[in-house]
Amino acid sequence: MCGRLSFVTTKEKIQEQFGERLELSDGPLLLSYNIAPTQQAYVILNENPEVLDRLSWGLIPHWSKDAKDAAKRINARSEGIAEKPSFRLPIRNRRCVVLADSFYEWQRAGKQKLPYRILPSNGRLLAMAGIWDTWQKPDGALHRSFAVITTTPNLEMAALHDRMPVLLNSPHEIRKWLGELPVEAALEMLRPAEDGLLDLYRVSDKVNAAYNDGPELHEQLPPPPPDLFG
DNA sequence: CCAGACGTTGTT
DNA sequence: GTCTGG
DNA sequence: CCAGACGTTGTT
DNA sequence: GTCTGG
Repeated sequence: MCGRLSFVTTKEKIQEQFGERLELSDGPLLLSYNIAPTQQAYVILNENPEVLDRLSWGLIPHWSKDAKDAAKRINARSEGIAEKPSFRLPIRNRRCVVLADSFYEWQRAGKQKLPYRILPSNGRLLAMAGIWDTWQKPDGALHRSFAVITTTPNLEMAALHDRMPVLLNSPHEIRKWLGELPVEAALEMLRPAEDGLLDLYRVSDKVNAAYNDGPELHEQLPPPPPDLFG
């Protein structure tokens, strides 16, 4: 669940939703209709919440001996997150918010996998709860990476999957998530979104290949025909 | 003591 | 089937 | 998440 | 870094 994102927006929209004071880098935003694990995405770190940062998707713990397992930690289940070796320190000290205009989900129908796009029905950006860590590469350079926290689905997501990303749905929730917080209070925030906040529709299976990246990935397809053979 | 894992999803 | 790369 | 590789030797 | 298994 939540293994592919899109980030198609404007600086104006970001600052309208996350605050005029949020610092954006000079130059154009790096937009993408298809952000896959191991690629970089825009995040706000608790360590420096005044800046919109970019980190690699797939958390590599600071003690990791190599970076090959990054794609194994693209998500962190909220259940047990405070005890898992890879996540117990990040959930306490290294929380972040992952920005996206939508994410993709593949619905399994028999042996088919049909991709859907999921986005807020109010037209705003998604703010997903995440954790991050740093890892020192063999050459000494620092690699910063993140994972998206997941939980059980709300009403509309349950039609597609049994998991969904944890969403932060107000400036208050975002400030709280990025602030100093006892771990118990952080865990209490890891609940499914309220029902009715998300729209979803089927999209082209061009999204399957991570090298495809264009507006056609956001075009709406009709719902699939009923599967007569179950 | 040292060696090896450390994750999620979905499917069987 | 399982791992790596995007 | 899905797509694509999954091997060695030797040569460019 | 920390826990589990041998």
